[in-house]
Amino acid sequence: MDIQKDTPSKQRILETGVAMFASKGFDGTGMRELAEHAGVNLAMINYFFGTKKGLLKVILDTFFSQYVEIAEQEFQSEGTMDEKIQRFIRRIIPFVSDNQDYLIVVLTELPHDDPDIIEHKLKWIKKIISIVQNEICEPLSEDYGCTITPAELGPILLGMIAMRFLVDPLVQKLKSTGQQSELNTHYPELVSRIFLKGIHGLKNYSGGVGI
Amino acid sequence: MDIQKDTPSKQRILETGVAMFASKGFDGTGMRELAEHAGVNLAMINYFFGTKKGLLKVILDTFFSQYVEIAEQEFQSEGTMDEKIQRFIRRIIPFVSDNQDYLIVVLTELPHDDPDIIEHKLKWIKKIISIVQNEICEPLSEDYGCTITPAELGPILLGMIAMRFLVDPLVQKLKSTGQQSELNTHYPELVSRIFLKGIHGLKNYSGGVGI
DNA sequence: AATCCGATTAAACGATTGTTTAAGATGGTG
DNA sequence: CACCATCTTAAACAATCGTTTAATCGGATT
Repeated sequence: MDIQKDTPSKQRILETGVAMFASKGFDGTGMRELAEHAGVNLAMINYFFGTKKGLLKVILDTFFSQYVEIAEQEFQSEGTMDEKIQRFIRRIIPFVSDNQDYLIVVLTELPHDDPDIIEHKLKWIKKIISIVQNEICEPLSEDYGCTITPAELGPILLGMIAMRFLVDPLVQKLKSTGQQSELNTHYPELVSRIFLKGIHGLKNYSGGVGI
Repeated sequence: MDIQKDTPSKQRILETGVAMFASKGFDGTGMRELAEHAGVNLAMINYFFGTKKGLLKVILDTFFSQYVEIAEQEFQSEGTMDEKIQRFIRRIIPFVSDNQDYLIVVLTELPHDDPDIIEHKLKWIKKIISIVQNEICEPLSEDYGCTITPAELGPILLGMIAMRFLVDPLVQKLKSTGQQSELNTHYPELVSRIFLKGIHGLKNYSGGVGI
């Protein structure tokens, strides 16, 4: 049984907001338009979220908190660095895939410089960079003696994981059928193998399991 | 000597538009605000570009055409696949770095579904996917027998190259000094080594040359 | 039955949106 | 000088923006 914490209207506003912000952009989505699609009165958005930006903050926090929790769980688990990275990628890609609209909103709003929202974003970025530093950069430095900053390696890993879903709305329009090629097991393996061993580590790779 | 093809006003509108769209978003930037920053009259934007969307189309085409040209040049050159990939990354990262605002506008507008602009974006996406298919996926298939679609591998490579610059405006706010760590030679080597050989191929990596 | 509180509504607020219009400045060409 | 195309301007257009207000609804509590 699900815990029905929020009002149905509030949930519908949130869900519809994520969907519309992803496809039309935050500033490109009008509140009347959003209210109509969500089936609620215009004033309800301000009633529940105070401000249009308030709704955006909730969206950002919702996505980032889950993202960071998955990262912390998998990197604080047992095993070698490779195993941790592989487990993280195996969990984060299905999560990102299930929350594609959240990801699109987060990534498209990332570079914008609204002072109110920058603080929110910085809080999470710091945490993610810290994890990359401790769990990947430092082990890499000890083993291989190469110094890479987490501000370099973090976006590389994030880009491998996430860019597909940012491009996906366009790629979908290229394919006649709206299929998605069984992303659940195949794609995470591809990403983790390339990140760990490069495309030359793909020998005998067929989308199967194992590394 | 530079060829002064466009009116100074038109160029200022374009440059200011890219800068403001990157930091405030396309829909978040008002035309009066843009005209004021560019030091031109409001009506000049419509005079030169017809429409606000017309200005965006020029920005997208300007970036994509240069991006595709670099890709075609480097992948149609002599050498092994590894050498081509390395040369491409070595050229595309400085280009993206020099045109960071263009990249941010392109990436943040990618997922949005404005019908007028989708056609423009699809035209370029097709071409890029085609290059990845012919130059990376097919050689990889012949050598290693692994079948990877360019719609998978393309975004992975693009993400490794570009995500850094999408996150950069936030990362800059973390660093007290506005430095950028000599991106010219060091970062392209990092990206190409990870893409080809993974992070385990970084042994003895110190930001130097060679692979 | 009376009270109370969160949810919902219609209406209006002032401000700003992108675009168009018509007039005027500008500089080279006949 | 007159002409023309290009560039520039101020003003106005209707439409939409995000937000606020005050009134009302519905159900649970006292």
